[in-house]
Amino acid sequence: MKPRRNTWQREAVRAALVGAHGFVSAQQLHQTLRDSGSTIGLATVYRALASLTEDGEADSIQAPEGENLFMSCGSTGHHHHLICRSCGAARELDATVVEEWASKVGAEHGFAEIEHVIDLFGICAACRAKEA
Amino acid sequence: MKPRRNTWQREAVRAALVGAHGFVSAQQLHQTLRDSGSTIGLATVYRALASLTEDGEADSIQAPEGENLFMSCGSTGHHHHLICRSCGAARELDATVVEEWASKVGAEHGFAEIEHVIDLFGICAACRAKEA
DNA sequence: GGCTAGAATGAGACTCATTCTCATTTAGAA
DNA sequence: TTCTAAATGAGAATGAGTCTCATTCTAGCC
Repeated sequence: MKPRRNTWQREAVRAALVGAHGFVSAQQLHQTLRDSGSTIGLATVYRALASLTEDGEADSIQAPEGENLFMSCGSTGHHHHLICRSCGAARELDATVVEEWASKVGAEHGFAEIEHVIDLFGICAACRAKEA
Repeated sequence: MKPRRNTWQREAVRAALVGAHGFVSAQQLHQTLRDSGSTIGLATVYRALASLTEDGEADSIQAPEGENLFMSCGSTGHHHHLICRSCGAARELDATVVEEWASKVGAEHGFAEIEHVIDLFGICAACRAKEA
């Protein structure tokens, strides 16, 4: 882990990320912070998110639309998510089955350095209740 | 399937996609076409790829860098890929195991309209041989 | 507490994929 | 052939994300 200075900006991003409860985009996070009176710059939000992700304090995924989404994340190990398309809420998943499938399939086809992108998107119970 | 006119541009994109043997970006495809003397416009390449994808003649995935990649694809049903990070070559995968896992997990958490993004990336045997 | 090196920041310019606009062209039915 | 809506191409517009650089601020040192 690289040396990091503690700045209020970095702390603000961390706090906003925790407060978001689910996946949010860097842009959303920046807007939220500005709306609450912060003068933080967009580039700084990106920088803070990148370093938090690097340090394992945050997880990032690619939304189907191509945007990068971030979420504060306790469990440090590799894991996957089930994300609500509507509100961004996420559940961590135990994907042992799939991990095994991935490495087996990779090996079978003679591929090395297998990485996998596995994410589930849906509409959570709460959001469905809201819409009805 | 929407009505489509047959234009030489649409046909050119289809042909270039088939000729590519693997996943390619819209930009690459456009460049290839221009290089071979075509006057096709970039927007048209995007439009053609979008409609081919819609009609099930092509598959698209998001590269880890965020770019959209396309590949001509015979089998029409839903399926997944194992893609070579180096040359773009792809294998279609039978992902029954994972499909089942995805819907089971979704249901368990009370999520509806589950979609999943499952892609494997690696380095194929041919590319590893080349590098060595 | 003050000093200083260099890390972090903010504004805005920039990149790059993708989409949009709109005038022009063209496929295909009549 | 004629006609009309669909398709095209050029380039402007968009939007996420990165980069630059002058300025500010953290943290170790006195």
